[in-house]
Amino acid sequence: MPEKLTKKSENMPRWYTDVIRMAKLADYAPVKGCMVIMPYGFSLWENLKENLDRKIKETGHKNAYFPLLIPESFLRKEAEHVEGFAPEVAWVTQGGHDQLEERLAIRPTSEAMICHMYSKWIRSWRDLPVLINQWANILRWEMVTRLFLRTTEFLWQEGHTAHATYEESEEEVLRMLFMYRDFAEEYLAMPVMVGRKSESERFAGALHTYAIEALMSDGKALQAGTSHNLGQHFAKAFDIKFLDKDEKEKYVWQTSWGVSTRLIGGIVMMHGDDAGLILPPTIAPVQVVIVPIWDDRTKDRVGTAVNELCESLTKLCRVEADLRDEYRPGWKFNEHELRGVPVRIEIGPKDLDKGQVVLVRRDTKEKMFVPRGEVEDKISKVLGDIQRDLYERAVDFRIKHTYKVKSVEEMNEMLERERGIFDSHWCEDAACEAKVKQETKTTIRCIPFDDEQSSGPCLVCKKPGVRAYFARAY
RNA sequence: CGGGCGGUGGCGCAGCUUGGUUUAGCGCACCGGACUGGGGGUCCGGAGGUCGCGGGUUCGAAUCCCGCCCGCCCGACCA
Repeated sequence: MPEKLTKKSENMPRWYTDVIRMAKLADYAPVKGCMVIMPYGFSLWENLKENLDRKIKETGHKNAYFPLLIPESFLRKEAEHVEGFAPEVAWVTQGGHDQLEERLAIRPTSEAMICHMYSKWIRSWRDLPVLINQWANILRWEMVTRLFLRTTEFLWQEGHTAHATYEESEEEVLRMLFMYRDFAEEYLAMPVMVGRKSESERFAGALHTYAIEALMSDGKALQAGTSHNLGQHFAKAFDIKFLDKDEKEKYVWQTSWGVSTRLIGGIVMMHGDDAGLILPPTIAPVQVVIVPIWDDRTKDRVGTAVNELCESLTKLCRVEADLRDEYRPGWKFNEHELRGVPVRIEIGPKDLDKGQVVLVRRDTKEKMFVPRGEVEDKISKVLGDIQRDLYERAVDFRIKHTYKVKSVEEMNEMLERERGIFDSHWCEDAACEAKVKQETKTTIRCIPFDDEQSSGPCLVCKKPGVRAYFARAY
């Protein structure tokens, strides 16, 4: 564990791993690329999950659980899908002492297994739509790994739906995409760009892929969630057919969509500062921490006041009193800042005399003196303010770091001094996309939905193209 | 998977170049005690290490050689 936190402004990659370990979100496991999500990190994940799960259910989906192991033959059914995932699949080849007749893949995603089951379950138009989500762990054999952002095993949620028509499936794909956007913005205070992925970034086996993309504070983009229209590729490969109202047998139209523990990495990078994490109040494991300032003479008075306030606030928020006697107040301040607790309340003898508490915002470090009688009202307001301000600061940052460019040369010029999103146009030819990538190391993060600036000359070949956001990415 | 760097008490490091007076040190953390307590306190005492793992060279290896594992940074592939 590093002793002192590296400054975020000086060395972001180092800061990132330091802060995660020092804040006890996660630790390295003995197997390459694997991590232990520690109680504080897991609590953050649980809060995130609880809110997202509710939104998934509100849109009509039900949770289920499919197995971890997938027979090789299933994975092979959809040609592009196999090829896309081949380099990242881990295999079980032996059970007990015996070699298996057929290798079993540890799921890199569950399309194959779920499609197999859907082919058994779906017979009639009356069985549709099928709207299922699962929370699961996933294994992908990655070359380069980073805590939360890319680990060999990770946790996620994957929705898998089947519909009678393309129109319905497309409606579902977009519904979930915008649900992700709302979730990221409202709960994680994470503004995102929304759009379609280019052909080269499309999910293996999908018709097309949409994504939410967030700009991190080092100017690199992070794909934060994806929503795929699988078309009928998997339905044909797995023989998922239904008898429609017109008495004709048809293949279903499918979607899948997911977000993962990567979101935690995004929250860390997006909001944190030199002092450590800054967690959005909605999902922070601890929203308010109360630190007593006491000595032997004042311990009783202060302790009583702290406990009384803590109990009262429990009804309003996730609050903790830090009564540890072995640490001094200054030490605690630093620790809670490192861990990103949104609000700190200090209570000492001087405050008791004045009938107040000291309240400090983590994001701005603003210190407020609040009469004891007004603390309850103030807390709710301040937590809301922090949530809103984090979001607004991130939006401002994104606006300041979005650059309109008309050519690769112009982009490279900007890249010499700035990182961010390059707002340009692209003719949708893969050759031009590859050229941009080669010369700038940026990729198309997404093609936003139609707007007034949606067409213009391609930044490479100058032929008419669609609007596209480019950035270097995680 | 290439290129670079690293792995020595829990953490961060020194020692390695030039193998042996080093009984493997230092800082922080940890344990006991005292004084303390509004931004990472002070003093006293204490415990803790098969030097990443496995081979090899040697009278002798933390130190030299080979292989492997893990991490970090930079590139090609990906949530």
